[in-house]
Amino acid sequence: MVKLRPASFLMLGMLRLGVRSGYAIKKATDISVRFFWPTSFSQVYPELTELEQNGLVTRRDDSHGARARSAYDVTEDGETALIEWLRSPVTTPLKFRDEGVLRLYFADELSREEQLRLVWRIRERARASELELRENILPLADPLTGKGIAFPGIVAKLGVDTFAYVEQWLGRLEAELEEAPPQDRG
Amino acid sequence: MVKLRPASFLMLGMLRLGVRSGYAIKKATDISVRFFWPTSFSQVYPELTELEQNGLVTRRDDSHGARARSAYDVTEDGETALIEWLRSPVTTPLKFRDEGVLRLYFADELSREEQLRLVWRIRERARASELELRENILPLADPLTGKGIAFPGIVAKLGVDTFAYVEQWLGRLEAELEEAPPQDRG
DNA sequence: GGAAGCATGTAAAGTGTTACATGATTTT
DNA sequence: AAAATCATGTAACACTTTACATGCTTCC
Repeated sequence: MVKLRPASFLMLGMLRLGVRSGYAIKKATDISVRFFWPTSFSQVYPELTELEQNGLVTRRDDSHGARARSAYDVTEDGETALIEWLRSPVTTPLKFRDEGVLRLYFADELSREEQLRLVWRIRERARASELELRENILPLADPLTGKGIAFPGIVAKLGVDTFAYVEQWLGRLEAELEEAPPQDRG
Repeated sequence: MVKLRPASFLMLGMLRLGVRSGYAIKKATDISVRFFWPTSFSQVYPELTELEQNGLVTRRDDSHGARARSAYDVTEDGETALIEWLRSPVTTPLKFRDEGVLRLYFADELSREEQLRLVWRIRERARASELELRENILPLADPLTGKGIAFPGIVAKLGVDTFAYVEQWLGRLEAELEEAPPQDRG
C-alpha cells in the first residue's frame, strides 16, 4: 500500500464530509481547518490524481455545460485508510512554528518601547486570528453540529479559545513590561 | 541586500546571545526555541556559510587540537539586519499546523470510544510538550533572566502556559464526550 | 460590459527533514 | 573498551508556496 500524508487524509476527509470537487476542497479548507492545515490548489489537484491512481477515490465527470468539473467519491479502500489513520498513534511531535514567537525570543536586543511594540504586534495577530475563527469559521461549523457532525465545531472552538488565551497572556505581558523598568545587563 | 529568512535570524540571534559554533547553535536551539522554530545541522551549516558570504557574520578558526571548530561573530551589518527584522511588522499569518488537530476535525468518522482515545492521545502529546518545556527548557532560561536577558524565559513560560491550557481544554472535552451520548446523524 | 467567482492544472522556487559520511574527544 | 558527545558537512528527498496559464459563468 502507498504511503499517505496528512494532506492526503485532508482530501479523503473533506470528500467524506460531502465536498465533491478539488476546487471545493480548497475553498472548504480555507473556511475550516486552514489554521491547522492549510492547503493550495497546486497541492489539491495532484493529490486527488494520485489518490485516484491508488484506488482510494473515484473520479467522475461533473461538468456544467462548457465548464469542466470533476466530482470525487471515496472508495472503500479510501475509507479504510482514513479510519486507520484516525485510529493510529499520533507520531509527529507537537510544535508551533511561529515567526512571531521566534522574534520574541530575541527581543532583549530591543529597547523597552520597541519590545512593547513587538508584543503588541504579536498580540494583534493572535486577536485577528481569533476573530476570524469566531466570526467566519465557527458559525459555518454550527449547522453541522446540529446534524450530528460535532468535531468541525469542536476544532473551531479549540482554535478560538486557544488564540484568545494567547491574546490575554500577551496582554498581561505588555502590562508587566510597562510597569517594570528594564534591568541592567551584567 | 540579500533576503534573509527566519532561519537566518535564528543564527544571528543565537550568535548575539553568545553561542559561537554551528554545532552549538543547533544544540542551543534544541533546548530553547525548538518548539517554535526547530532547526537541524543540515540547515545551520549552509546558513552560516551564506551569512558569512554576505558579510553578516565573520568566521574564525577555533580548533581544539585535531578537532576542527569554527567560531562566528555577528558584524555590524548583521546586527542591523537582526534589529530591523525585530522592528519590522510581522507579516507571516498565525497558523498552528498540527496533524493532531487535523485528525480531530474528522473524528466524527469514529465511534465514541475511538474518539476518546484520539482526544486522549492529543492531550498526552500536549502534556509531554508542556512537561518538556517546564522541566528541561524553562530552568535553563532562568539564569539568563537574572542577567537581564528576559525573553528566553518569557517565551518558555508562554509555551508552558499555552500547552497547559490546551491540555486542560482537551481534558474538559474528554469529560463532555464521556457524558454526552453520541447523537444520531441525519 | 466588467468584476468576481468557478474550475483545473503546470512549473519553478523555496524550505525543511532525513540519511549518509567522517573522525576526534570525553566520559563511563 | 565502548558509548556518548563534539564537530562539520553533503546529498537526496519531501513538502509547501508562488507564479503562471487558461477559460467559463454568474452577479452587479
